[in-house]
Amino acid sequence: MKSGPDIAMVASLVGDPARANMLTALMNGRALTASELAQEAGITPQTASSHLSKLEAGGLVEPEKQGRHRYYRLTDDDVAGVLEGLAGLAARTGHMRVRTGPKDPALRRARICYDHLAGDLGVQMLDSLRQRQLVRQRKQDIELTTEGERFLAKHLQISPDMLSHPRRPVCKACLDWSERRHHLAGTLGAALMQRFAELKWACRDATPGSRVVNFTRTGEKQFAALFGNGKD
Amino acid sequence: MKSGPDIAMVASLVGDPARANMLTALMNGRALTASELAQEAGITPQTASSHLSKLEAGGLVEPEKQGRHRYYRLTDDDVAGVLEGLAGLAARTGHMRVRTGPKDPALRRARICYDHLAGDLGVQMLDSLRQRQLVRQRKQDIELTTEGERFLAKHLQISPDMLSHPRRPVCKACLDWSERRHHLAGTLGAALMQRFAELKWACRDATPGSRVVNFTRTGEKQFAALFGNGKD
DNA sequence: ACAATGCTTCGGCTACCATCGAAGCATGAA
DNA sequence: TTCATGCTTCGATGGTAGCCGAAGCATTGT
Repeated sequence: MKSGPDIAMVASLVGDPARANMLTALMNGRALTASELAQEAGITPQTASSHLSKLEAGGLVEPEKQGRHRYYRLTDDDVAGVLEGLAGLAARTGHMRVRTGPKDPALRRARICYDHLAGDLGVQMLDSLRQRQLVRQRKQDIELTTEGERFLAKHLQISPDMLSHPRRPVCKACLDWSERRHHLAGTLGAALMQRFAELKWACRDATPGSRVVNFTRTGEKQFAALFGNGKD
Repeated sequence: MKSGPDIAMVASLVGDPARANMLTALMNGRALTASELAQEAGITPQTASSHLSKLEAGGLVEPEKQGRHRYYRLTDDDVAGVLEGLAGLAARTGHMRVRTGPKDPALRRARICYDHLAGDLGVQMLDSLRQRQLVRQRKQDIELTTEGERFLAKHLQISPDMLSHPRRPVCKACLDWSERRHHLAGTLGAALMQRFAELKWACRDATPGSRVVNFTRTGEKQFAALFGNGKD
């Protein structure tokens, strides 16, 4: 009869409310952990896990393992485009979506991720390093270039021997929680954050449990001078 | 929490295999009857009816009543676009579709629809009449213009009084089975077909039960001269 | 008038699948 | 090592929706 490019199969994936909520939560191109997606969909983690497996098998999402977390993102913008189209059709006979409000702005701006800088400024820093060829990134792997080593020694007094560690890479791409793009982890990420603190450019927030990193006025300027993208 | 433009709702409509088969069958922009769609999907008419109601409620298809038939078409090309996109996503992890073979070519070319001409030539004729302003069509309603009346009288010896009937319109748009576009029905459609037979341009096929209309060599030329679109 | 065709509605059956509890791995922290 | 966290797998349950038989309208044809 007819075999078909199983349009029904992929459509049924989106057709489940829980999965649809997950997918729309991923529509901004960022990545979310399995737990976060479960919360978005209002289901338990084990149910979400089942759904995510199916979405992955259907090629709609791609996982990225990060420590004990598992981040999921849409496979590419083709998927986003189809979802956008479906939303357009749905909007004809339904109502519009209302997004939840933003979280703590300071936390999104700059915070500690384990021992390195995360948030808007963290992502910005890695962007700057990449753009100026101070690091070379191939997929998940990042390595420091010789120009990068010179740059660190000259401006931040960080020497390569300070960065060596038995079981930890110097550079590592870490998926940013708020920006959902990579920032710099590894011993270099930790060393940079430590240096920022030593230079009184920034320090962790006083309130216990907080992950916020407060930059000083001069610290912000110095940081922008080294890693600015021109917008700050 | 989140209301959403129920993307899941419309996706679940496409997500059912039976409905997906119907929708893909409608992808060429033509219209199909409920029974035909049922056969396409391999389900009974009553099941198809249920599916078509849902698709209509979801705004994916639109019905057009035609006698005791009910033709369905995709609402617009936005719907087709989304289906196309879904097919694209599905093609990544699936196999391609194989279409069923064509039917009797003569039947598609020219046939009787009740008492008027249908098929490729029938659609072509209405196209020609519309294009030359001999009829005016607004949605389903068609009316003969004064130029049209002159044209009929001059070339085919059809006068307006031959076309009046107590309970039947002069012109009517009739959805074509093979072309899935409108051809001309009504008393004018019947009168034209009758005239074609009288002029020995065409006659119904001899085999009983056949709806094929055979055009003579000269008849085809005359017809093309009056209603040709330049391609024949 | 009656019959035939096309489609819909109704009722019940069945199968699938989303959901969650509990247990099992894996990773990271102490 | 031991504990905690994040996620997955397993098993069982329940609700939902597709499906068809039978009957009911609507339209057309005789």
